[in-house]
Amino acid sequence: MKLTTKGRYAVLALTELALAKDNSLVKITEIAVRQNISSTYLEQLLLSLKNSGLVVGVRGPNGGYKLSTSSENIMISDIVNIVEGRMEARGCVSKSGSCTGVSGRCMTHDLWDELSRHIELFLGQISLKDIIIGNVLGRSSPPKMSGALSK
Amino acid sequence: MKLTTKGRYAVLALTELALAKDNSLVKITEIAVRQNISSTYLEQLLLSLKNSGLVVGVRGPNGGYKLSTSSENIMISDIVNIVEGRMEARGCVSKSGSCTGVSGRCMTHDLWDELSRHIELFLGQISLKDIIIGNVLGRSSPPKMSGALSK
DNA sequence: GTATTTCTTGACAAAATTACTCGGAAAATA
DNA sequence: TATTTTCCGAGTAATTTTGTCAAGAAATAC
Repeated sequence: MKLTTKGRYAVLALTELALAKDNSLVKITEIAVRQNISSTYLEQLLLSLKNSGLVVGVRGPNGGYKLSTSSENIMISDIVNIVEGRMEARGCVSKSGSCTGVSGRCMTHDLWDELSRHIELFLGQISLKDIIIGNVLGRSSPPKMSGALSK
Repeated sequence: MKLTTKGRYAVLALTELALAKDNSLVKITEIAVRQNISSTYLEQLLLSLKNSGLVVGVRGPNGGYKLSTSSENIMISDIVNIVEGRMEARGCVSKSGSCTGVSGRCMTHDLWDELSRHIELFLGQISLKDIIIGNVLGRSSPPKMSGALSK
């Protein structure tokens, strides 16, 4: 999986948008200055978020960006997937059977596959609104034990 | 968080060790050839796994590596943490209050913090044995909803 | 219509990280 | 002693991340 400053910046930026009173327009430079991020770099991120329909860009004087929908409908996984590219925790191509290009089995395939799903599920349950109201802590729950090893 | 080929190779290699009949010694080159990984690269990984006490290395003819304990006692998070360095999903320093070196709040701090914990918890529940017996799929469980947004 | 503000787009470059390679030393066996 | 194998440190190539830069396009205010 991938999680770089790209993803963090993107979430941070959208958090700023989510905080804007009455979903008013926010300029890139405002966010960049306030969060101390390169504004030109942030442009790229907001651009792809716009192209994916998560935010709306308005040009001209007093222009800026705003969320395209309410903050509780935007999930963190949406944001991260867009700017980082779909996350692939595996390392095995899911197509065909051959993993790492190697002959036989790849027993670890399921592991990375499941981890990927796990992360996606986690970030898919948290919305921008959850972040601004601080409803994030304590969500980690141990995975289900499937019998075999429940010591 | 970080998850690169290092972590995947390491888990793969230890899986091979776990499969060895009667925990016999396995040579680096055997694993490298079978899994099509650079053997000199694999050396590094097994070395640090050895220094951390997860495996035992035996030098000389007919030497090789073996697990230092039974496969159900070695968790994936142990392996990954060692070779990748402790995973930090945040992006905020946990110390003090200042995140990203920036003035005020960092509302996303809790998010990455929680994600980190979440992943660690997940990989901490899966052992090498689980992998070789295929007991991995279907472990993803949705995080708990804490009321506020349970739509 | 003109100027201004802001987004839009693409190409390019620096920095950091990852993914290795290499040369040799140490230990164990035969 | 010769061979096999792990051990160890340093160095390098490739890739990815993290930006920068320059120019263009749309919307608004005047």
